[in-house]
Amino acid sequence: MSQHDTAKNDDFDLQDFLPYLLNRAAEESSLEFQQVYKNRYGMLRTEWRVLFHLGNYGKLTAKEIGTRARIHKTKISRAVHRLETRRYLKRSRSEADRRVEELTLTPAGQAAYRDLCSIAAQYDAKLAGLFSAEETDLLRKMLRRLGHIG
Amino acid sequence: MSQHDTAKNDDFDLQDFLPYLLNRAAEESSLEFQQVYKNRYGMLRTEWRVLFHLGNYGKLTAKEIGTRARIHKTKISRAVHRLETRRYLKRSRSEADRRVEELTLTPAGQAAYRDLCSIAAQYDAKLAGLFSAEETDLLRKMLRRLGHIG
DNA sequence: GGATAATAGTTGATTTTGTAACTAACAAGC
DNA sequence: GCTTGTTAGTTACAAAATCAACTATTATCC
Repeated sequence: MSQHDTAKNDDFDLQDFLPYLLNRAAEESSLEFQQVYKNRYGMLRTEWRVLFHLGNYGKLTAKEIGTRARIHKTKISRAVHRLETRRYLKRSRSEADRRVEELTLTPAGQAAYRDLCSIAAQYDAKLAGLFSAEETDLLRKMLRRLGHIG
Repeated sequence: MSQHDTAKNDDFDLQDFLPYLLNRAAEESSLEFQQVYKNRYGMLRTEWRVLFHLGNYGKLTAKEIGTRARIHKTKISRAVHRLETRRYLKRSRSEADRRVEELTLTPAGQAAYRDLCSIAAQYDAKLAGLFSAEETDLLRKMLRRLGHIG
């Protein structure tokens, strides 16, 4: 059996494998926006996500952010620490349950959030512009389903 | 301005941000299949991708794999080393250009490739089954475009 | 109320990745 | 044929992700 016959195994092609396509599209689409929060605010992706959740939902605990965004608690813990060091958020022990920390953005954090949001919105529009409005709507719907969101 | 008003900034929601949706869907959809190549063959994602490309296209150089799959050469280098150590592939210096290494799968590598391919195909069918055939086709088309493939 | 289990979050050790500098081989210009 | 530049691939060091063990607090249950 030649190498080339092996290549024709099944009727399956990596180029069509959904997890592969999803990963490629995710990497590619994240790259450009990543430059913004990285260069402008020195943030990592997890930090941007934590910032976003706090900006979007207001006061949250680390646990809640982790559950909503499916981020592991150690990543959250380190992201919160860095965001706190850079004065983008502050934490305070909950009175009700002293294990819990309530996280909120500082004014600087809110400003960064607003700035990044507006850039994200622009960037999203640019990506969405590759397709018709109906197609983009369907894409988001399918991605939410695949990502178990909503 | 209250925390909650901040949340209503713009008409933009992270839940709809395409890079976020793409990343969530990519992570979620990769998880299950990842268990297979990880637990059954002790492979990392890059190794599975390298194996796949060699199985699918036959003899390739590290450079070619990197170009096709958009993987950085250091990642390829390490993946090739590990796959070689585990006897899934062998390399030989090109006669024509002695900088280049020609990579091919060993029989064990081909067996792993076939096994993983058939599981991948099944898994892909399962994901595709969430939607209609037309929807899935459109999804793949859009993802290829977003990932700059094809 | 005291032992046991569960939960929120942190820390440390190990693995994996990313960046930059490196070696070796080839190519081009003169 | 010898400098200069380019390309394939590796390696070293720093940054980040992962996993397991840890502290502190609360909940359960006898």
